[in-house]
Amino acid sequence: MTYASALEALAPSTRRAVFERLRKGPLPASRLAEGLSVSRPAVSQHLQVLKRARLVREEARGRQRIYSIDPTGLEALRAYLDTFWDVALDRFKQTLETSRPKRSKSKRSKP
Amino acid sequence: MTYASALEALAPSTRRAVFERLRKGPLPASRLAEGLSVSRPAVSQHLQVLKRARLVREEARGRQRIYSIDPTGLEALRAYLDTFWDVALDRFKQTLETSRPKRSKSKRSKP
DNA sequence: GCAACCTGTAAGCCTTGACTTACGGAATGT
DNA sequence: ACATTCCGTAAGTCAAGGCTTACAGGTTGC
Repeated sequence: MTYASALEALAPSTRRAVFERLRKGPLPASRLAEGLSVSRPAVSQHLQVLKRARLVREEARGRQRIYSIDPTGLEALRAYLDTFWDVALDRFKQTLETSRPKRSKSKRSKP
Repeated sequence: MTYASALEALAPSTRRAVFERLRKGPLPASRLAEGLSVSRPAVSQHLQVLKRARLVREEARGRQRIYSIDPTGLEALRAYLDTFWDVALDRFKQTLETSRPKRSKSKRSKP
């Protein structure tokens, strides 16, 4: 059920901006707030939500806490999307067959 | 930028319930509203949001409209998640070799 | 111990959006 | 034509949550 909190966490644009900023690598909270148009406490609150959703991890480093991307939440999201993916492809293929008869035999492999 | 609307569309739980109901296959709007605890117009509004996010498609079938999963939004979400995936694994691997504090600034290039 | 720094938390405001009821509109059946 | 069915849209209500300012907790250095 981690995918639910992960989806809710990535929905707001500014919180997503905080998360996307971690693509460049781990950063302390103050540095994360620099480029954004919101206050530093707002970024802290967003980081708590992201942490609860297992999307970021915090590491105490002296008097500053460094945040980095946590693969756990991403993996939960990917697994959730996969549950729709094969169904969507199946229905899509079925739609193609109804419009015009065509043959295709592509099978999707799971990692 | 379709991933943004897709994430915002899948954040609310009841709208996600509507979307998950389509895993069983295409359904008209009235059937989608049956199992849920919200009114039928609410489901209609959710379907419009999902349609705008390219997560569902509607097909007029007489006086009823049948909804099915659209792979377009799912593909946009998967591509968005992939942009974090390699970074997360990179940092995770770096954390594992925490035997000595390395301060290497790695630059990633994008095609 | 004291001060400066980096940060999370509290309380409150205020906008966003999810939901309901009521209505309009197109397709099918008699 | 008329009624019925199936559905989207409008208007309005109300709670959820994003944001700010102010405050509290630790850590480093003098």
